Amino acid sequence: MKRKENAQAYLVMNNKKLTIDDIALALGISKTTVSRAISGKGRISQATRNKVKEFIEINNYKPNIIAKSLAQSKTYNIAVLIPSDCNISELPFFQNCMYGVCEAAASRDYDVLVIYTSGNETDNLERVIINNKIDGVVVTRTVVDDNVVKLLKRHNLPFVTIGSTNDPEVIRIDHDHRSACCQLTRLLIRQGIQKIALIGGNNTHMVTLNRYQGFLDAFRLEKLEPNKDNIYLNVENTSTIDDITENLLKKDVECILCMDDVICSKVLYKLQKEHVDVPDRIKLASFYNSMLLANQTPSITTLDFDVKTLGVTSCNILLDVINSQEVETKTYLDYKIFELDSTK
Amino acid sequence: MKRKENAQAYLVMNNKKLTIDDIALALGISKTTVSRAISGKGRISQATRNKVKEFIEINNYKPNIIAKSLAQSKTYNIAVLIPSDCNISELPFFQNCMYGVCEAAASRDYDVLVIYTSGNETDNLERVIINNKIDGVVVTRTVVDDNVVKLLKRHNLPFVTIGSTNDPEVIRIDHDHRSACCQLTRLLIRQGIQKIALIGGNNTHMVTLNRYQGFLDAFRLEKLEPNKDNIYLNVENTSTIDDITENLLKKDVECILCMDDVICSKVLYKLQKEHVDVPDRIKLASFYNSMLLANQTPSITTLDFDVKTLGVTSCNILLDVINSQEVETKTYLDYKIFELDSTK
DNA sequence: CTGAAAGCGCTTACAG
DNA sequence: CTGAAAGCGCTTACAG
Repeated sequence: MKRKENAQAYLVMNNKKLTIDDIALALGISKTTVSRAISGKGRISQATRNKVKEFIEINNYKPNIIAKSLAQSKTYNIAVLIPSDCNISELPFFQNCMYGVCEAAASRDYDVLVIYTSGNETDNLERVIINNKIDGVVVTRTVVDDNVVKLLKRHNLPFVTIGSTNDPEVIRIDHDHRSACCQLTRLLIRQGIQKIALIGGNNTHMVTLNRYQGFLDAFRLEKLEPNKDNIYLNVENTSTIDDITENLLKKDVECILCMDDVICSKVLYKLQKEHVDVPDRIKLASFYNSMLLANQTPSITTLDFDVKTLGVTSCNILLDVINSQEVETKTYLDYKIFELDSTK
Repeated sequence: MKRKENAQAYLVMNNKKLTIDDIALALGISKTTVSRAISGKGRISQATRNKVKEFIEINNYKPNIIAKSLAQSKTYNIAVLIPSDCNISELPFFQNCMYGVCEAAASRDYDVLVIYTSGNETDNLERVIINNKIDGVVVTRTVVDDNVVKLLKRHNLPFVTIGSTNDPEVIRIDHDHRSACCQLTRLLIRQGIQKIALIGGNNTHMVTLNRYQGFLDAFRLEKLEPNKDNIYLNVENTSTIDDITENLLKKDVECILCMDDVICSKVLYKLQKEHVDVPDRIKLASFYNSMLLANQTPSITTLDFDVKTLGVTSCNILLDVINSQEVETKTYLDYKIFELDSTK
């Protein structure tokens, strides 16, 4: 009873933010003890712990993270890296990743710094590292021979990558794009579709290469040869896609596989413009589902990855690394195949 | 010469991060002086300042921002708020804003925390405020009767909004959507187009209301009455847009004005599907240009706003506020009108 | 122009 | 189980 009154009194006479010293003073104990009660580290009696917890509750005490940071050499911040050279179509992926990362971070009382990097431009990241503002990094895209990965290793900072790397030490979280694309391709082949074309994006991105490998795997496993002339990588703009689509129509390809929804929606747009019926005249499928193709007629066969969960998982694994827990080097998340009208 | 040798020697014998104490010791001066040389605050001789600067340069000293934060009660972080309920089509806007904010922040040695909020869910923001992790906030969307704005005022934290608010005290940076939409509408009216339909999004967003007002202004200034039956707000999904488009065709509307590119591209998609010619049969224009409509045939008449610059400007103004400089309460940025094939 | 000292609000050996 | 004290790496009155 007495205690509660003190607490209230304290609150009234002081309008600044409460510190650990204030609590110690009000409760007649040392600040060491208060600190222990809060952190749970070291021996402390249940009674005093409760006393402190109660006071904190009543007075709505919040520790100053900055002071904690300085004392512990931790920041309780992580960074999420967004490629500054990503095009508008890739945005939803990174946005969803980031959303997942932020959610997971918040629930563990970490905050998230956004940093834009591109292959050669890593200054922003380096500045933040040198300024000691982060405890770890989520890399949302990996490229071949990744500068960012090198930088992070050099600075010895915990990090995880979304997407594969050639470096086996790197902790990575991903969907198994290779096996997913292999599966989808096999599914089509087994329907009797053999003249399949492939259109993909930037081939310095690991994910593009993985999807491509999966495509090849499928043919190998089905003991077939893909027609290399119908494989187009590094396709980034609309007019190129239009040309490719026209060519593929002339060549009487049976199905166009697109590495992502943006390519797919552009192909679809072109086909509709030319009044080419999908799936009767030509079939169409996408290796990545971003909701861009939702509500489309015909409904498009596609692989579905839960990108937000990818972000959540990556963040959780990173925080485990930061807090010196054992983690798996490689984590693959589940995916789904939506077999819909466009390949029927 | 001697000094440089010491500097080098120092570097060799110590592999931990340099502190201000190390510099003071190495240079035989007090750390107060070192601090002053770095910050430029207080009197200090040019000679000692140079000495310190040189040492810092050679040894690549970087101050510990966390310690600085604690001493100054500053964090050198700002937050950028992203609506967690924004749909895929609004992403490019927020992403570009954020990109601009990050760029401006980095160039002034601030970092950017991403925080997702929605109208009622402001917990994430509150947590960060209470944890003292930010010096200010960029609000990237304002809604009617904004909870976020209230929260920020209550906590007395510097902030700016991108987009208007009803609160005249709030510092805001924006394009003048009202006048922009008014101009574009008048342009059409003066071409003799009078039966104009309007399709817009969420009408709790200030930007939607502003654009709508601009549309009305145009008619008022041209001494005409808009047909209220052809005005659709709160339109968010594809099938609704399809229905509306069909209706408008039946009603022989001359032009459809869309509040943003996503709506516009859906309308266009529907029109193409129905083989309705633009601009011969019906004209089409958009109030916002996100590159989504780039490379479209016909080219679409639209308003063009430089969103990244909006982010840069907002961040700079916020940082000015944080550093107690005078700023304008209201900043309007320029925009462009692209009058293209879709309204010819 | 320069320095000794206190302070920012925590944590953490060390001693009891 | 608890506390006094030093420390994290800066800044900033205050005194000279």
